[in-house]
Amino acid sequence: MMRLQASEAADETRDEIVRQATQLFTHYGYSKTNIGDIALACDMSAGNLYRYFRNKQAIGHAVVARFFDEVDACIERGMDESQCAEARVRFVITAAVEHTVRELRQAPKIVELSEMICETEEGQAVVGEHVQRNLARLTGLVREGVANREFNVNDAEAAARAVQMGTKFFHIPFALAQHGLDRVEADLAVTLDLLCAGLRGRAACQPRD
Amino acid sequence: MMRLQASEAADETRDEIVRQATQLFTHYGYSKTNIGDIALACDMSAGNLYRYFRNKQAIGHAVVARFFDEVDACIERGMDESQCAEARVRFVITAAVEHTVRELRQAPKIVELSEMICETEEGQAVVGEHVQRNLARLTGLVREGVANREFNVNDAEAAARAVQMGTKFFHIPFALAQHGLDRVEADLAVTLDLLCAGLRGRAACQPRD
DNA sequence: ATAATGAAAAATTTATAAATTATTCATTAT
DNA sequence: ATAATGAATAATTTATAAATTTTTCATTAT
Repeated sequence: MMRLQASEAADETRDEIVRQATQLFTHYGYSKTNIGDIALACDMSAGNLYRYFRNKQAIGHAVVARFFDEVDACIERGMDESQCAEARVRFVITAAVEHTVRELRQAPKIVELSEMICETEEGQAVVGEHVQRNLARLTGLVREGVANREFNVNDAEAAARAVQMGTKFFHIPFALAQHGLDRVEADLAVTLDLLCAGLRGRAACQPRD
Repeated sequence: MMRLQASEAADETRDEIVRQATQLFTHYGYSKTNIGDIALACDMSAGNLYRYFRNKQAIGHAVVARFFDEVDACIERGMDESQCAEARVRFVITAAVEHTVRELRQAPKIVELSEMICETEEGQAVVGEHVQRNLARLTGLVREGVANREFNVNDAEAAARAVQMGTKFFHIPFALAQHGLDRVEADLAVTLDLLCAGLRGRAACQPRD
């Protein structure tokens, strides 16, 4: 198998492929979109796609990675450094979930893509990286909150992980769709209320016996 | 279609069917177990099963309902009324999750059953009832905690819902299996640490602007 | 060199027939 | 009456062939 292209121009082409694939996946679904369709939309032959992606799944992974990058960018953009740590923790989670919910509303077919992702090793790696980045961000925020006495937790990293686990349900497209998209925002709000109360509280994340 | 049997003896037969079906489903999986197998295990004809259950799915629903009943019984049995509300909240969640994890370890095939459940209206009703019962129990515990000044939340029902949503991830068999059963217990513990800290904290579940 | 093609091979999906399984029901037994 | 059967029918699954799609690669173009 030939090694993938790595030049400037190749990166541009790769981007275009991901853009076109995103359109087709959201419109027709992952399985109903074939390599030929993507190639056609990109004005190239099917074979040429393999100079940029190892296979069809890899395109799916790139589409999802791009979605995660958008969520991250949206969070970076919207993050208001002047706000208290709690507001920013809430924003980080809420923005990501709302982004996903919006996506699910206007393109329910992406559930299929997210299921493919779960089934592949590399797909899980893509998700894993995003989760990791998110945890790092949360940990930073919790540390800040602890530093300025807004939060009161012993182990900032554990508390951040707790926030992440306590909202993990809201990051699973399949679960959201089943729960009912309309209930998501309210349920996330009460959950964040309690988690944030925990971050502020005195005895949170004390070592257990 | 004939109406289902409703006598004493019929209930006994129904129980036996559910018991045998549970064995077969956990051993061979829901799809690989056929009505004939269940009937054979019960020493009756396939046709006769339909006097006790509307169809195969209904047997699956009953198996899951029974599992939930076991979890509930286990919780009732293990619940120590002398303990503080927090310990009991933790126990309610932890016992249920551990029950599920144990089940998943010794019978990974039940994931298939839980997926069938999600796909059927009646299956979701079975889950919904269990979730409802659980919420009621949590709400009662939170109220008790509030009453004896152990917890400090405005809206006990909202706080209970937050505990439920914040641990919902840990109740989804598919999600648990993917997350890795070995990580579940530790991750649930930190999550409960933070949620319980929230229950104890001063400003939890205040009305938002 | 890098980019792209199009035809060939491999893998997957769809269509269809055959076989199995789920479900109903007329009949028999208790 | 209630319980159960087993044969008949309906629905589903499996097996197989045909068609499509994915992937590779030798070749051409820039």
